Amino acid sequence: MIKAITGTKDILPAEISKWQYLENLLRNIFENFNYREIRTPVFEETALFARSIGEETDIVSKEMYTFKDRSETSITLRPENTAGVVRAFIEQSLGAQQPLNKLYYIGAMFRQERPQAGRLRQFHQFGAEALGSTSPLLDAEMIQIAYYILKNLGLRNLVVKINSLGIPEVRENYKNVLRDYLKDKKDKLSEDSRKRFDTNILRIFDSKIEVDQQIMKDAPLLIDYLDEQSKNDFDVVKSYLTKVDIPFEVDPALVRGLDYYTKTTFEIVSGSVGSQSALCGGGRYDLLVEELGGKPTPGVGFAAGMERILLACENEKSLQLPEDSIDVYLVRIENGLELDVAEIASKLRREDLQCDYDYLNRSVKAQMREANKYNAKFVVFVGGDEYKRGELSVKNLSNGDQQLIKFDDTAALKQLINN
RNA sequence: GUGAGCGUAGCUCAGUUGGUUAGAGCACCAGGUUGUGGCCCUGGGGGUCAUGGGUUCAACUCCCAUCGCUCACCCCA
Repeated sequence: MIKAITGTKDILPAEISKWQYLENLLRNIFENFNYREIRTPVFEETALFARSIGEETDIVSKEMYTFKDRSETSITLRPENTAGVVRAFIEQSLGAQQPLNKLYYIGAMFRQERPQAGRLRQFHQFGAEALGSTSPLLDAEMIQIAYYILKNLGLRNLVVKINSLGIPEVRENYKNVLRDYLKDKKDKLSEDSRKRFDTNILRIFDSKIEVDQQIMKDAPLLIDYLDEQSKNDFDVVKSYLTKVDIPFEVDPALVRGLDYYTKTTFEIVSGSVGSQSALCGGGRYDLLVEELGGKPTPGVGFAAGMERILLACENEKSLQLPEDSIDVYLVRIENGLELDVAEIASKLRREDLQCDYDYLNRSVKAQMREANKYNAKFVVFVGGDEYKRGELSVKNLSNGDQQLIKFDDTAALKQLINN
């Protein structure tokens, strides 16, 4: 038997309604904030990701689905969507048409990691990018949008974490400070962290290993070395969040794993989903557009993992989805009327009624059971004496009431059903 | 890439210290008198016990390998 690739999942009809619910909800909120949807290709030239996300990051160095196509071009399935959106922004000159572009997206992303709870190889993210302004109001707006979406899904167990990484000069300067601090303690660090000392020293803060945490506890913090502008912007972000009643924690150890971030970074974590607790993450990337060859354009954005969010909803039982149902199920009560049933069904469907009937030649009892299974509001019986008289029996399945209507009177039927 | 746990019907799981035709609930199908559902009752279909090897008179049960799944580490959404 051929099975789905490891780390991929079928989303079956039985669970599709929560996906659709989530998608409708987030579209609605994005539109309230005046974001427009953008759809970019699921694969791009490999160099795009290498240059934007960073050659040394885990994503690029070991998690990408990369292959050569028939013309020997190196292709990569997108591991995230900021790079693609920025590429499209530059290529399509979106910045020339208006100074600020507020964009959102929904789609599948791909990373080749070992699957676990809340982690798949093909997974889905929605997210937003605002390109063209350095205003910290947009940084805060990103957090607000993400937070609203999660709150509107009924999630409770949330923590918003924010930090600022400052401008690159500040960060470089701070790295030296950190290097000085760690110089004589380096030997005591874990092996991984010793490696990070050279590759990405900021990430030693992320370490969950006891000895590392002990050492980092007293380390100097980037946040104390911020330049004036970054500091002011960060203050604005905090004030805004306070004004709109979004609780947050400043987490100086929040160093995101993608190279392009500057200034504000944030993450929203849930206590309801197991070990992979980040439901969403994002931040500002004022240099990325330029690095990818566009005119210098500041940007800020976030991405959220849909599987993780739905997992949190599941665990908190926070979604109350309406039961699936259809308006009408047609029951054929004598043989030979198959085409008549089909004809009535197509009339009702044209009248915008959800309608179905039996295709398996089943007994009346079985058809009734089917109607019940589909949670049909009404059953229309086709056949018998009343049919010969040009009438149909219509039964309300919730209360059992039954009445006759004229065969051609779909308006009356519709009225009956909609009441 | 590393580690741990688990693979018996479509699903959730029973299956005695290895012992003869492998079970239950749910789901599915049919019926419970002429043309009417949900609840209930009766019956039915469906399993190479993940795969391959080994031990044994005998393996779903013990051993090994492979594959798959799950969770965790790393990192991230």
